Amino acid sequence: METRAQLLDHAEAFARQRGFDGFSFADLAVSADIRKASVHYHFPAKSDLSIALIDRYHAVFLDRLQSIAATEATAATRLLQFLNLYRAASDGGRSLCLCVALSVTQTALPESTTASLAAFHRDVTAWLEAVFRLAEADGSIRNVASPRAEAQATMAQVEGAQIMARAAGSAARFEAAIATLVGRTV
Amino acid sequence: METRAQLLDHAEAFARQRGFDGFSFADLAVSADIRKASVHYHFPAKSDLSIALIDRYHAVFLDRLQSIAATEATAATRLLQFLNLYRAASDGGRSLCLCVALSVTQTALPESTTASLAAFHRDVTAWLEAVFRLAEADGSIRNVASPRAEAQATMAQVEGAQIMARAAGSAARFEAAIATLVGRTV
DNA sequence: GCTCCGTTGCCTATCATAAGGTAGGTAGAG
DNA sequence: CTCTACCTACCTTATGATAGGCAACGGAGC
Repeated sequence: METRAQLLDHAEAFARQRGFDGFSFADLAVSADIRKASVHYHFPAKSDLSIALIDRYHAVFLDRLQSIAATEATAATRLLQFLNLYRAASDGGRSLCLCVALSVTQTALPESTTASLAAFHRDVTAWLEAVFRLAEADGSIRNVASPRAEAQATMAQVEGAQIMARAAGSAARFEAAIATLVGRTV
Repeated sequence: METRAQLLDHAEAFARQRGFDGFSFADLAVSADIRKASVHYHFPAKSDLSIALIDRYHAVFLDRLQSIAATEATAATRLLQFLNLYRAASDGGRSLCLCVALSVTQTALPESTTASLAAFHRDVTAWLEAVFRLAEADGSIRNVASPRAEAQATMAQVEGAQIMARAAGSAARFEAAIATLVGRTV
């Protein structure tokens, strides 16, 4: 019960830092101080791991988004909190959103994982679209033309910002890449 | 001479579709109809391959940017041509910019590769910054606040758009994610 | 023109290690 | 006495990499 969650934690960290092909069952075993066969007990195949990984990530992330919507009243503060989530995920260029990392490896993953990847983007983009719709009403974000288009653009921008921060190995690069978004909040 | 370029072609395609860990020397050998040891003749270690790959990509990409600047007179048309480059690289979600793909794997690559990755982003962003500075003069792109910030944001947006197109497996997603950019051109 | 010799580009064969995965067993808890 | 969560031991295949050989080409010297 607890070991499984721990394995997922380690696997997530590995995948986000090195990519899904960048770690092995042996790596996982070492980091959890367990034998390789025991890792296979929890996740028979690596594809099972990929599915569990993304499902948990998806659920946790959506929870956080809901909690932001429940706490923050304006579109601007919701957007800033959203950026905080991606800033934290970037970890100064050391890490990436799991979905960004898995997208690259995609072809090696089972069908259901790629479907989950698409679902994650769909759900997060939908949440963002609601934020931009709220912005049209409360005016806390400047120049909102189409909430739908803004949501897709924002999603792309924060994921790209993670890539850039990683390439440069610096948190500053992430900030620079999202500055235009921050600058639009009132 | 020719085989080497061919190997680079195949390796680039593999890396951009499956990630750098997603193909082996054996895969390369098969696709070039050559023996595995012969691939090692051209690229002793996989790290040599990664370096050759990114150096070539960097050079070719910069050439294309220069050619755009030489051909297109306005900031708007330069930006649209730039987007064309990334649209083509995305290939309907089947592929990614090499640098995006390598950024994920980064930790497993030699130091010099990560430096090249940063250099690529620096050069492309600098080119974009010049485009947005031109836009301030010719007015062909709306609402340009800071050329520097716009360049970094645009870079992130197109790279993120590739990730989204890939996750969704659709070219439409790429278009949706860059629509806000296209919409700003006059 | 012909031999000599190095270089190029490929080959076969081989290796050590790492990878994903399986078989079968065992200690402890309920 | 069964189920959970782990173990040891093992297997197969893939992977990155090396050693050593061989045919073809090309220039240098006679």
